[in-house]
Amino acid sequence: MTGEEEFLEGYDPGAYAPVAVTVDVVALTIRDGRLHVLLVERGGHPYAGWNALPGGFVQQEGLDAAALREVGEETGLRPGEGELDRVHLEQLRSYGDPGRDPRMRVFSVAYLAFAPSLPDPRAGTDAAGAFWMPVDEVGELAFDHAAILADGLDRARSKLEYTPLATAFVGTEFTIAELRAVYAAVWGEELHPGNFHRKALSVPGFVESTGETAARAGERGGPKPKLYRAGDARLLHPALLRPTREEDVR
Amino acid sequence: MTGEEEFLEGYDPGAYAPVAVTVDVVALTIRDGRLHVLLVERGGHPYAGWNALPGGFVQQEGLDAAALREVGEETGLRPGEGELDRVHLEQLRSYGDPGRDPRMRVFSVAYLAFAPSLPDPRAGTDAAGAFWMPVDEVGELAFDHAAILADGLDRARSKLEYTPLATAFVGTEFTIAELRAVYAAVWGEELHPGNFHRKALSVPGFVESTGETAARAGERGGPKPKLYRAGDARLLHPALLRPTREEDVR
DNA sequence: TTAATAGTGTCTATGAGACACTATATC
DNA sequence: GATATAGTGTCTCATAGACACTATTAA
Repeated sequence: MTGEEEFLEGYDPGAYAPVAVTVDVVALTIRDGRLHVLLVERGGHPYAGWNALPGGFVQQEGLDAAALREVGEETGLRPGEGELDRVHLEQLRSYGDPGRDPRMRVFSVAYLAFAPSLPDPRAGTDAAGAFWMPVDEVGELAFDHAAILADGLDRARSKLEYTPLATAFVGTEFTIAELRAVYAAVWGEELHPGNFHRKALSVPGFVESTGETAARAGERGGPKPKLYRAGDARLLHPALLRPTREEDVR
Repeated sequence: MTGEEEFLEGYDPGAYAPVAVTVDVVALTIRDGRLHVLLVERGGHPYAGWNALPGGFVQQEGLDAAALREVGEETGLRPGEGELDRVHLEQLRSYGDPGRDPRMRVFSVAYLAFAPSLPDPRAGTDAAGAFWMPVDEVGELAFDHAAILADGLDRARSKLEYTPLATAFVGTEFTIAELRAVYAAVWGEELHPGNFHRKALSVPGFVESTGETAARAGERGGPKPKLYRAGDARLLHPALLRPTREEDVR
């Protein structure tokens, strides 16, 4: 008998233990060449004073909408203001172990967000409690959020391989070196500049030239780099694979 | 303010509209060289008489456990009997649009299951209402289950590329031709026998030889094929990519 | 002037895919 | 014997990665 069929035999809302559904967001961005995640400090028990992923109840809205609302609330961005519209959001996975929240049964639908570099969440707003932290400095998190973050990082690293989502971390116009810095920050390893350059330009639809050149070169010299914008590809073919470590495979 | 923090200010279960959480399973298998999905016929309203994915309420258990329980109930298999243990289960994604169930807010965590060829669900058991149907004959489904099935098929096709999960569709010992038939059924296209054979053997940890040879060749002749079992790889490197269609990329 | 970077050229090893071929089995 | 299959050999083309090199810019 399916759950839906059970409804037909007279569903009594009070007959079941109450459950809640929340969304939690692993929002990633790159600042100063390092991968950061958006966190909030919890005010109350349990886990008072701990850091946690931003999240909240799903209201009368879809899951995607709830996740976007959470990102907006915690970053201080508003829909339609441009920057929030550039945030890439996708569902990560759901977590529902009994006991993951000590108070009641809470199911969390986790989302993964890729954002271009954003200002600090504004003081004096709802977002005042949120902040960006380098992912390699994140210690313990409330609830099972450390596991959610780890899953989000895995997904992000993998997504850079076969989708053009690295472009979600940079501005609308960017240099190949900026794009390479995204890969380096997310993967945690340097990439060969020459080979990366050729590869990025050779994958159809990954980037397209703006015809423009940056006004200045880097701080330590070099030619002025050309500017590109994101292309129309949804998948990278051939993929931009990271060096495979044997231990990942077995 | 996060959902968890709101709890602290005095959570009143009756203050929120009741929500339910179910699991729905896209269980796939291969019969007679064709990809099949496990369906149930709904007995009651809404969608009475429609086909639906098997699923039900999450009880006092984790999400994975709930999904495994549903698969067991609808296939008639029991934990520990062997066949159910060979079923590969992974979370697909969650669905929570308001209105996806006309009666109340229902969040569904969908799972994807890969099963070796199984007997028809046993008559006279809970599983009597379930049946395997070729995926290309599935018409409309109840609720948003058609979209869930489509997402599951996408995931399955993609998973065959970079994981050894094709081995979850065959017996513990199998021939390379059987493995190739899995790819052909899931991807919906024939593969070059010679190239597939060499590729399957060359990917480290994909398959390992049993040293045995099948007792009989195929019905239409040929040498007796060697038998293999699944290897210890969790990822295929290099991946076994399907031919790319340009329209998938843009 | 120094030093770093953008961008390109080239070489090699690897893998995908097309095609061909032999040996072996069933009907 | 006719025919299909298992398994292997070989050739070509595309790609990843190593390395080298030139031109250009900031400090």
